[in-house]
Amino acid sequence: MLLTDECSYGRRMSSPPGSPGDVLTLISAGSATTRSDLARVTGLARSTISQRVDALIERGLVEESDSGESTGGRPPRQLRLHTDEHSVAGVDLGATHCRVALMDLTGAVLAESEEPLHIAEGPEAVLPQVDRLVDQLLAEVGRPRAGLRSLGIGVPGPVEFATGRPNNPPIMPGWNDYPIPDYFRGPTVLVDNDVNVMALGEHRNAFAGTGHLLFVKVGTGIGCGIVTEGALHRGASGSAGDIGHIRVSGHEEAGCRCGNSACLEAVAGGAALARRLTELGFPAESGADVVRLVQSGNTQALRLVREAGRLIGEVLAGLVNFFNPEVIVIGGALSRVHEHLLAGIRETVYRRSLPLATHHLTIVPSRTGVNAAALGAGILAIEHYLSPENINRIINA
Amino acid sequence: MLLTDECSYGRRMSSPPGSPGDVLTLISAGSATTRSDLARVTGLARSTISQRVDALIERGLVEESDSGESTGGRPPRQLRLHTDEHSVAGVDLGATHCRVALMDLTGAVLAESEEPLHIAEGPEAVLPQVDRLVDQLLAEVGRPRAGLRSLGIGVPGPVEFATGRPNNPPIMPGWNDYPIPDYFRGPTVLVDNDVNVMALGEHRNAFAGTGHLLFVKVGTGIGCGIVTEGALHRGASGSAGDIGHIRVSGHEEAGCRCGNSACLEAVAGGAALARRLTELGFPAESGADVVRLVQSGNTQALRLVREAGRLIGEVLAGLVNFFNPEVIVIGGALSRVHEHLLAGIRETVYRRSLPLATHHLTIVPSRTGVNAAALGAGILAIEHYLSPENINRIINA
DNA sequence: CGGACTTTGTTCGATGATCGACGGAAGTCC
DNA sequence: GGACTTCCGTCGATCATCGAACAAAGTCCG
Repeated sequence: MLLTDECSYGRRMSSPPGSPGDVLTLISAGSATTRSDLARVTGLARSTISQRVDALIERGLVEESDSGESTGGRPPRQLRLHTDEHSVAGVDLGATHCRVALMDLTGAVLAESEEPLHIAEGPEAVLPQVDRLVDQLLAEVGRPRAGLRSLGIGVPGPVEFATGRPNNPPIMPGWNDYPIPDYFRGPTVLVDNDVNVMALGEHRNAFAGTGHLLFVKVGTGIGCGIVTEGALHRGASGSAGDIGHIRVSGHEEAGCRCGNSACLEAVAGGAALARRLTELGFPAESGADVVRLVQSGNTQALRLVREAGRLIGEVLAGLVNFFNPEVIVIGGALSRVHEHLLAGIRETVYRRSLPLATHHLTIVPSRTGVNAAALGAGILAIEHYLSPENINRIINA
Repeated sequence: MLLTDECSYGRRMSSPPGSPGDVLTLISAGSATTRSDLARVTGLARSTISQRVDALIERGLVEESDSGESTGGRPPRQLRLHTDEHSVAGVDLGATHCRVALMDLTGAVLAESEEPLHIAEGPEAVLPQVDRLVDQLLAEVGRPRAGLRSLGIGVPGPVEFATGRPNNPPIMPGWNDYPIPDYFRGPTVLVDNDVNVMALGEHRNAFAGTGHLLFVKVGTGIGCGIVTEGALHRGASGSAGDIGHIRVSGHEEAGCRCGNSACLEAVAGGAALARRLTELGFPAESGADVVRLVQSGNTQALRLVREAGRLIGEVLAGLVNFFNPEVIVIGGALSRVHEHLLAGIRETVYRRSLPLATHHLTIVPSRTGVNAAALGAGILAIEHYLSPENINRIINA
């Protein structure tokens, strides 16, 4: 038999979009903000919609706001997410910092804060700090801990998303296979790679209509988050997007911490640029120092950044041919000097990729800024909590 | 507002799998072959399932076969797709050939045939030949044209899948923007790139449980089909998978027909290998000649194929880091000498990719053979016709 | 060999979800 | 201020689904 059991891929179960969860999705997405809108969009009877909405209001998930504009008759009552009693938090765990954003279910940031820490001290030391930060933010805005529905965490290393366990993370000693969600009692905890959540945040925040997007983070290292059909692509073992160790031509001398040579990261990452600037007599330790040198007008730094852009562009040119994205977003510490970085990237991509693939391609700097990861982690949490399945579960409970 | 209208991505409408289309999907996939199975799997009442199945039988989509094994009680009546009255055809259009496979809805090949043609003569000349071949096959097995439900066509160039129009195909003069589906009256026509349908065929045929798969076709040129979450990834402009023009290091001298140099295809494609063998004094015109030389024990040809494998492996190593597939399948004309090609590919991929990405990666030769494209095109057609949405439409009509 | 038991599949009344018609509410337009 | 439009809740009718009961078709065992 050709069409075997597991082959039901690609043929999703059909569904007339009708359940309470679907209704809430439409409300939260803004696709339909009134009862009659919902009836039109879903095709359900107005009476049915009223009943669904009532259930959502009763559970405290939806609220009515003031009436909207009349179009010649009775003005419709606007519906929106009831945000007061639900909070989520997005956590951006870096090598030496932790940034937390407390958000409501619309994705609006209620409060945020950042604190230095050392992730290398291990989960037993770090996670209590995260927990405390979240509690501080909740206290700051006067919301109860019980209202925290979900927690999204971005960590600087590969993660098995389904279980929330880091998978041999190079810069997170002590975290391998540690079940991060188990530490937090109460809210559902989702853990993903930091670049993935940045990609998600950027997509939802600035490129929501885009089907296929790549988010490239150029910091100490170089990584990439992949959004396909609006969802994150994590790959077979959760390591997708690790473009920092793709080989670039003409740099065989550059050894990389991964054991190979000529890795993109080893020649165009922030650490590599800092090292080369130091060799040239301009002391620099990190990507931030490189940015500072560029901003102070150092021509060597500028040249190196532009050359790094070309090298990144060479790798991206191949990925554009392969993946055919609609948008590439450049983020990370070095994107602060994005004019120079982007110039090199664009130059190479448009020269080395196929015309068909670049025809509708745009390459832009990140619009989300320093809290992209925390925001993206929060969005991961929100979308989990507001997923139709989860809402239906809540309604039927 | 953060979560904008188009943001409903990634939150699919929820669905208790229950419609007649879903039931048929389960039957065709073999997930449930009896009424009680269906009740267990879907969670619906046995009476409801009986009603659904009756409707499907009445429409001629399902039939009962002889009873199955008893497990201590009344033996269940086996259900299966009613194949007699439905046919689909898969068409593999190449540069100089056309191969058609007539299939039933289970994917079983009823008849197939191949004929030389020149795609460069344009659609007005080629499509009548395709039509005639399909009719011949139908006559051969004694099935009426009216039973032909859907037609899948793989063409050697980029296609806008939604409309079935080729998009500036390099080797298909006269086909640009030609609406192929309009030519055929009656069956639904789906047109896709040939490598895409090969990837689909290989996935459904041999790797149905695999989530993320790459199919690499090494023939005159080099292309790649991408299967993600069981579905084809076509990219923003339908050109995804075009890896033949990714740059490889150390071959700046090799000019490519695309206008760039050092393209993978220009150094490792069948045409390039044939040219270099000719230069070495072993006349060869195509990939087939290269294969013949290798099989006859020519050491130069063998060396070149292995070296080509290394170059392909260099590109694939990057794509493995980026995409993190579970399986890479090597097909195309040159895969007939896959021992040598695979040796080079494996060697390079496992050396240049990250351990986490290669840990569960397998690289294998195609199991499907020469009619992979026709088979895959047929599967494309079948899955369209059997999609729950389409079946529900048929039932409700 | 025959009755107890098991599993399958159908029939049919009960149930519950959804619909559509109706009417009241709340605005605009002339 | 009345006609009109649109919005929204109510309520009986309708339709899909369910579950119990029953018939069918086998196994198991004394």
